[in-house]
Amino acid sequence: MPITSPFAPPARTCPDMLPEPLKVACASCNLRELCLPVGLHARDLAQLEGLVAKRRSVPRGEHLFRNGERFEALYAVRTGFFKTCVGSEDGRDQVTGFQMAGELLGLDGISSDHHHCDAVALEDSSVCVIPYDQLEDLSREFTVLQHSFHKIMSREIVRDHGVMLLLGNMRAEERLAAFLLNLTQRLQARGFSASSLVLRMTREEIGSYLGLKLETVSRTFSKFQEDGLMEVKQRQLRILDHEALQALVNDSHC
Amino acid sequence: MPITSPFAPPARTCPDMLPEPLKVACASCNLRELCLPVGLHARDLAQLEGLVAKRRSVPRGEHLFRNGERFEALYAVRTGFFKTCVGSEDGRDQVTGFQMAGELLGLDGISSDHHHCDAVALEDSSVCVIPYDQLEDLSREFTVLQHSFHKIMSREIVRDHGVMLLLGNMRAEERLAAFLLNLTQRLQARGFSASSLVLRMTREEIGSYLGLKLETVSRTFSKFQEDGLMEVKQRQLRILDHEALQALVNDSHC
DNA sequence: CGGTAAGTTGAAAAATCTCAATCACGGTGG
DNA sequence: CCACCGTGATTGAGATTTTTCAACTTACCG
Repeated sequence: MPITSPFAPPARTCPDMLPEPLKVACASCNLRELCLPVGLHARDLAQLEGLVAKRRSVPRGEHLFRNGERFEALYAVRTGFFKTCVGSEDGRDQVTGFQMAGELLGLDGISSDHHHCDAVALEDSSVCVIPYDQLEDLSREFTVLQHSFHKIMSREIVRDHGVMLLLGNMRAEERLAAFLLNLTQRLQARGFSASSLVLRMTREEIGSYLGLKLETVSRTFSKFQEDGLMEVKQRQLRILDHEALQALVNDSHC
Repeated sequence: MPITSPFAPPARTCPDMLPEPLKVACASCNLRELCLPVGLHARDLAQLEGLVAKRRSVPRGEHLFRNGERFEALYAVRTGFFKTCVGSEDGRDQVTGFQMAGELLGLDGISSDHHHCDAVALEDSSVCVIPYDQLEDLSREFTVLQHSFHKIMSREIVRDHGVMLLLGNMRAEERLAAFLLNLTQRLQARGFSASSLVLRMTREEIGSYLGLKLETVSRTFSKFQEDGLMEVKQRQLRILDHEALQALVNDSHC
């Protein structure tokens, strides 16, 4: 029995980088409740739609933006999947997050008017372009927008602290378990199965995010499979024992 | 020759928790350029001072706020030194940051109207209380304030990504070197020596921040001392070879 | 159908942790 | 004033986890 892909079919759009001047309709977007418009009334939404006037397609493997580039806009993922990574001068490279539909990219750029990380599409994707200066203007007018924008930034900070906890305190199995639970929870919030999924990232990218080598990630997947927690076949995943995964994250070290 | 403490004398204020209704004077505060008022003109500063009307003393070891408490205000450190830590349901505990004069505490609380971490004073400290709803009101009026607030949040995100890089990619020596360089750089920005300092936190707290056990931190300090990079005597530190520390952070893994 | 990138597995090496003993220092009370 | 106590720091030795290096398999793309 084939595992249902939350992202299948791979949504092969024509791989152009041209901005699509299509009118965005936040009001009818099914990401409304996950994205920037949370809490906005119908009349305010019309304003937001004026702001978010442009879309952009990003084919798999391409950059949405690069470290060092001038920061102009935030991006809301419409479809697809991204990773963000920071790198130091030497070759070090760290995946700082994976973003799916409804999530915002580029918040790090506000600090210095330049992006501080790379954003790369892990599958053919499209984003809504949110010019930042216009967002600031509009959020002075609409308290609700101002407030939800602040909440989104704050949520990113909270998320980052959770990752620090993971990187600082957990061992390999716990890290991978926490990662998978987070992933399935976000997929579920978007209407996908909580147990069947297709990983859009390589073992190396997972490892980079979790502070592990790719071999360790692979071994840990194998161990989870042996223990009957899940079925793993390359990037196809089926979670068999959610509770056991949860227990791994909670009960260790005690 | 005694090492000059950037924080000495320990500024023993009377250890009350009572809000001090003293008028704050951002305009004459020597943290002006590090704190929220960056970029504000004299006339706007007057407004900000209306906002930041209260101070609060936090004796060493006391909490400024706790995980789960209702979020009402941000806090700007005036004097002293704080740590923030997140903990999971089980006993796990992770220090997510150390804050010194001019730095903001509580940004994580915006996301859900509740604090997501504990803030603990590591020495007798005092903070300016910034009621959050008033900050939102005021930042709709003053574009400059709005913009610098966004920058501060974004900077926190960038900082967190840097910590992820550290936790995910670096070994013990590199982590400690990066930590010390960051610390001295921030002290220097506040007019203290870049080479002599007194650590306000225990080895365990450093270890928690860096994802290491306290023994590993201690051993690494000893190794740095043997290698002539610094003098370490309990919490008294004197950096002897800044460049070598920097090289440790940059040149490894290549 | 072949080449390449990604994934798996094993064995040995390295880093870090754990446990345990000891030392240093600041504060307290006799 | 000094001995004592408790917390924090140091150091050693052995255990554990993760990495490294290498060989091999699998899947996908043209």
